[in-house]
Formats: sequence, structure tokens, C-alpha cells
Amino acid sequence: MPVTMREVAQRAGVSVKTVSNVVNGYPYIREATRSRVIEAIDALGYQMNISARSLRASRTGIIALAVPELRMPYFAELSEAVIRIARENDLTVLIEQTGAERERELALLSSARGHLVDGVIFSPLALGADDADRLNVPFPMVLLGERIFRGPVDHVSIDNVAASREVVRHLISNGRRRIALIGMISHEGVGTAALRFQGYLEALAEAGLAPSPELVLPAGPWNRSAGAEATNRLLDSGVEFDAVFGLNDTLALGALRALLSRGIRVPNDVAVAGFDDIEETRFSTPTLTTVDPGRDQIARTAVELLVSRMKGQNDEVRPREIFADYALHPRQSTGEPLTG
Amino acid sequence: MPVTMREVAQRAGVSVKTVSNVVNGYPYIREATRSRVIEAIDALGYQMNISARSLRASRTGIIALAVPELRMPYFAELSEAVIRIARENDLTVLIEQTGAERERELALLSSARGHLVDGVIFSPLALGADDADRLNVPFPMVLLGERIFRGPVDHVSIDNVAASREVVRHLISNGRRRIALIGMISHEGVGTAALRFQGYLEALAEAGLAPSPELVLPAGPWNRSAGAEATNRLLDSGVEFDAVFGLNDTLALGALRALLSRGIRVPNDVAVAGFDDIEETRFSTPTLTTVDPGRDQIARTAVELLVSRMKGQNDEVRPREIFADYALHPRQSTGEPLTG
DNA sequence: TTGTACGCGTTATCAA
DNA sequence: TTGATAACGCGTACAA
Repeated sequence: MPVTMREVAQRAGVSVKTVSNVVNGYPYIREATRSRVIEAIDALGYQMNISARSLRASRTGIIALAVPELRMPYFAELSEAVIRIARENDLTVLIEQTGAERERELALLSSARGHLVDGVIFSPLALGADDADRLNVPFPMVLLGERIFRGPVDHVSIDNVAASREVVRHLISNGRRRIALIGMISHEGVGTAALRFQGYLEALAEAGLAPSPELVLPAGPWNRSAGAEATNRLLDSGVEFDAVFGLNDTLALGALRALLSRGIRVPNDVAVAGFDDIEETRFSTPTLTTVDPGRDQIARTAVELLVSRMKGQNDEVRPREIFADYALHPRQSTGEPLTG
Repeated sequence: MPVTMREVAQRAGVSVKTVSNVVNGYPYIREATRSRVIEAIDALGYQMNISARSLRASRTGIIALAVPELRMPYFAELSEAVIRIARENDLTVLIEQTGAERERELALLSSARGHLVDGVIFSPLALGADDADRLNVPFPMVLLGERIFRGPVDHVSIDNVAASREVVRHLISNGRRRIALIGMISHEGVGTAALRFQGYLEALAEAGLAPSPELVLPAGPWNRSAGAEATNRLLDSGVEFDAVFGLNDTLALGALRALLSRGIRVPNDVAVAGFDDIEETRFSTPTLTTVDPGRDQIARTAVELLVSRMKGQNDEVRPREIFADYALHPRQSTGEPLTG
């Protein structure tokens, strides 16, 4: 038996409308009235009924965050940031896990949870540029990641080519010449892998190094075990290399693990670098060189873009493409001394 | 302009109530009627308005999961499981991060998001046994963890004393005698730390080993950096030890990192064990011995208990205390050969 | 500055 | 087996 506004109004000796005004911070209320209402609210333990409000206002105060897998550290950390920043904007976050499955990513777009959410922040991993049209959804949406550029909705990402180039430059400036790349996904022309691969090629080219196909290793899901497997394949192949660039941190950590367990010294024999700057990279042995893709900035920008769309003031503004800042963090795995 | 039931009804030539019946799986409907309705739903792309339903039925199909921090790997993995299993039960999960702050944990209890959620799965980290009374909330709730036993609500946890004892037994059977414990939180008589500490003491006692206070190290938040710091304190103190038991995996991984970076060999010089079996423990170097607290089983049990309470059939059933199964996973950090 | 009346989309009641 | 109608609790006109 929840307390309603009506009951609060009765106890305070005012009308429901006045209670509503107080609750919603309407300014023109006599101080005496306001305090009587607040007193009644406290006394009765009144809680606004969100369902009623959202039915009336067709607005729930909930946004959805759709990510592939919460277990992937990058997405766990991203989600944390989105939840925290959404909170600052009085929004609650509902997390959808798509499992990186195309079906479920599409389902997300067509359902949007039945008016339950006011907007969606969507980080696709299966949909690609060909699906851009399907992003024309009837609710505010912000896209994250590198799968779809120039789609019909606001988009936040980083300059993956440049960031990746920076990592490889760093390896080269470290004296590395045979740099293996782990995590290639060759069957897709676009996406994170392709962009980071391009940065890799560009950095090699700058330094006058020829890319070797045998140094480019595919790796299935971007997790530790795929990284370790690919590294073992590389080692077994007998191909020489003096550095490994994992296209994300978990791949690189898996590589690190494989190298060390085969008695290869890092960074002395082989340098290792990753991508994402997940917390763990600061606590591996050795600590892992990586790029921070500005998770917090991405989260903040995404929430802000979404909020501005939800307010509906920007209906005519064309889709915005925003690039967050990235930053290279050289650490022990490429020869930096330990700091901190 | 969302499609309403009324419009579906018009198109199908039936009343709204009939549409409602179809949508909700009411059995007594002529097949012909049902298919007409379904056809209309598909044609119009009708989506039920959840706000309206919950206003009327006081039921949203949403449950809240309140965890301290999504960035903590244990909670990321737990959340993944809860979301997945809730989905199987047609429930959507809304995640609250309490930041392990007492204020926010209390706020959660008193608000429960204003009737927005049908139930709450709550993993407190700041509230303790003294707060048990406050768990008498007017909505279904399931408690996780080791902070509050015998509270007024259903509770899922594991036998931390036994699990911890098992870890320490394993270390002892490994020939270790001076086993440091990292992550002690002495100012609380109850909670995870206290229980795991008790298991530690029991295992030592079984083996006839005397506990040494200087081997028991406090560590603030249970993360890698606190684990590394505590280990460095221990090393600097000059106290001898041949094993480290981190009260959770991130503490243990931090310890591992500190040991290795000071040139101490693991497991040769010092063995290391943790608690939680987060994914990373299988990919550190060396891999980390730990205890799997049965995350999936915890998640499943929690959701099922909550669902049964939400159905309201168990109103008179007294609070249930359920213990999930745990399992020790010996790995390289305590001398096991690498497998897998 | 405050109050009244109405409707948001759904489900429950009861009658047909 | 189906339909008409009245709530559910709140916000918005509009009036006072």
C-alpha cells in the first residue's frame, strides 16, 4: 500500500497539484506551503510512483546501455562510467548484453524495450556499415565504437588508426623491427581490427619497415585465451619476432602469459603492447604498455549527446561524429621502468 | 507516436481487453481471434507500454541488482550471470552501483526506485549485521554476500570459512608454514574478511601452526594496488613468509605483482592464492590458485528466490539461507603444473 | 499562488 | 469466449 500524492496532499492540507509542484521544484510556492508538504512527505514516507509519472510524461528516466559482454573488462569499465555519469544526469541505466550476436543486436534496435527506455547507448560488435540504415530508429540513440561511421545517429569513438600508429611507433622507437600483430579479423573490411591494423601498417611504412603477413595473427574472440593461443601458434611457427601488439589488452595479456610461460623474457626478448588501458594492465607482470581510449570522456560524451537528443532540441542537427582523446601509456612490457 | 492496444484492437476488430488477453497469454481465446490479433500486432509493430502496465498491474518486469562497483571483476562477472539468468525469466535488470558507501546502500533500501522495480538483488558491502532490521523492506529482496546473515530476507552466499580453510589447507599441504594473509579488515567483526580469516585460523590450528599477527595484513579496498602495497609493507618489514593468501583475487594478483617485481619467485620462494576465481586468474603469470565461489549458481539461486517471492506464494515462508557450492582450483602460483 | 478535471495505456471486474 | 467501463497515480490545462 504505497502512499500517493493525494494522501500527502490531504495530510498537508493542500491539493495534489501543489504537492506535485513541490516535488518537481516548481519555484512559485510559498515557503510555508512548501515546508508543510515536505513535512507530510517525510512523515508518510511518500515515494513518487515512477510508472504513473512516465505514463503521463512518456518519459521514464531510464536509458539502455547495450554492450557485447559485461565480462569483457573494457565494457565493465565503460559501463561503470556510463552508470556514474548517467546518475549525474538523473538517469538510470539498464544494461543489455548482446553477446556480440547479430540477432540480438538487431532485436535491440527493433524493440528498445517497449517504451521502457528514453534512449539507447549502443556499442555494436556484430552489426557493420551495411546495417547503417537499420539505425534509423524511432528513439534517441548514440552509437559507440568503430563498426559504423557516418550512420544516421550520433557517434562517439576514438581515432583508432592514429592511436594504433602511436603504439607501433613506440615499439619501433624501442628498437623493435619484427612486430607481430595479434587479433586480426580479416573477413571484415571495417571495424576496430581493420582500423588498428591500418595504424600498424602506417607506422611500419613510416619507418621503412616491410609488413610480414606471417606476423599478422588472427584471433577469435578478443580474450586472454585467444591471445595466448595465437602467440603459441606464432612461437610454434618459428617465425622471428621481437614485439607483439595485441589489438586489445586482453589479447596482449594472453600473449604475455604465453611468452613468459615459454621462458621468453618480456621486454628483453619480446616487447608487448595492448590497447584499452584496462585496470589490469597496471598490475600485470610486467605492467603492460597500452593506449587509454578515454573511456570516461567517451561515456560522458555519449550520455550528453543522448540527453541532448532526448530533450529533442537537436532534432534537426545532423548526426554528430565525436572523437575522444587517447593517450599512450608506455610501461614495463616495452622497457619502461616501473613507476607507481 | 507509439501504437496502442486500442489501435491494435481496432485493426483486429476486437476489444482492447481481448488484445490484452492475447498478449498476456490468457488461455481461453478462440484460435481465429488470437491469430487476427497477432497479425495486427505484427502489422502495426505494436509494443506494450510498460509504464501503463506497471501503473495498472503494479509490476514492471524489472529487477534491480545493487553491487558495489562494476569495475570489480567479481561483480562484473556476477552481473553478467544475473542479467543472463534474469533474461531467461523474462526479467530485465537495472544495475545500481552503491560504491560500497553506506549512505547509498541505505538509500537503495528506502527508495527501491519508487516502485520501478519488482524486486532487488542486493550485495551490500557497507551495511552490516547491525543493519539487519533495515532490510525489512516493502518489496521482494534477496541478499548476497557475507555481510548480513539471518536477516529478514532470503540470502545466498557460500561457506566462506570452509572455502578459506580449504585454500589454506592447500597451501599447508604444499609445505608452506608462514602464510601471510592480505586484506584483513579488523574493525569489522563480521563480513567476508572476518569469515575468511576464521577459515585461515582454523586451517593453521588443524596443522598445529601458530598464527603470527605480523603475517596478517590489512588492506583497504580489495583491489590490485592495495594487494601490492600490503605485500610491499610485508617485504619491507623483514618478516619471513613462504605464502600469501589474498582474501580476494585482485588482492592476490596485486601481491603477485609486488613479489615478482622484487625478484621473488612464485611459487618457488612464495606461493600465492586468492579467492573468487575471476577470469584473470587463469591468465596471470603464474596462473593463480583460487576458489570458485559458484557465481553462476549464486546468480541463478538469487533470481529464482526473488522470482518466487515476487509471485508472492511464499509470503509466509521464513527467510531462506542458501549456500552455493565452492571449488578449489590449484594452479601454478602454488606449484601446480600449467594445464589448459 | 493554488485547485479542478481530464487523460496517459493498461488490466480487473463483471456482465453478456 | 469476449466486451464495456472503471480504476491505477501523476502532470497539464485552465480556472480561480
